[in-house]
Amino acid sequence: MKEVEVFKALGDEGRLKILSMLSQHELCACDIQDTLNLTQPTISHHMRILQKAGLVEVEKRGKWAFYTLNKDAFHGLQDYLKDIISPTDEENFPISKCDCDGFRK
Amino acid sequence: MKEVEVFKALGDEGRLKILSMLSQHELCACDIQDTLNLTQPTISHHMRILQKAGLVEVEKRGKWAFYTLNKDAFHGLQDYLKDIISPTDEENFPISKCDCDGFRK
DNA sequence: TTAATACATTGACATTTATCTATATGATGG
DNA sequence: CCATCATATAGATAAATGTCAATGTATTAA
Repeated sequence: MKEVEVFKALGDEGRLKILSMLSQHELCACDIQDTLNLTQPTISHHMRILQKAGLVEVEKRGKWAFYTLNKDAFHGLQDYLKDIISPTDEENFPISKCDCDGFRK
Repeated sequence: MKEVEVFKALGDEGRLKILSMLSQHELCACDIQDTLNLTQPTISHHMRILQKAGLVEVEKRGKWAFYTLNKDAFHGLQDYLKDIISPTDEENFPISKCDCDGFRK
């Protein structure tokens, strides 16, 4: 999982709304289009970005494309966030070019 | 917390690296500049975006600006992600304009 | 086979964003 | 005060992004 791609995919109001809708149950593209006020190509574009980020999966049945959340991707994201806020060791404390060290907490 | 702003702030490789550095301990801007290969104004720009998103906080001491993670913001994000992958009820099941209902799982 | 439906792709366009150089601000030390 | 250092701001520019209209593709229905 390329985290920065995932966060970019999450950085759009429409896509967040799509994910929130998918939170409930799978949906086809036309369901999404009805709710968001966007054209069909725009929805298609957003779904593609969400897929490439790994956040949703698609399954074609008949002429429809049904989208579902990929919950594993969300769990991966949660782990990533957890790592950021869980400090590890202090080994690689940076050496400053500037002489601010005495002012650190 | 405006989630879409937070995700936009996270959607940049450099800013993710900054957050990972801040994961260890507070840093002044020059520490960050030494590690990332970006000019000082660019670092300043990124720090501003991270602040506006609520992900980092700044404290000026002397002529330095010391940045720290705002862990609450990360916890809020984790909750947001958790809500997406924790389905609630099925009350608002969408009525499709298209007749794909029989094909849903 | 033909028409209609669902979705994808293409190409254009306006907006946003990341980056830089140049300059300003503000604190510190002589 | 004046020079220096750390950071912020302004302005310019190239690249990325969100959107739409037009068109293509594949599946279903008549």
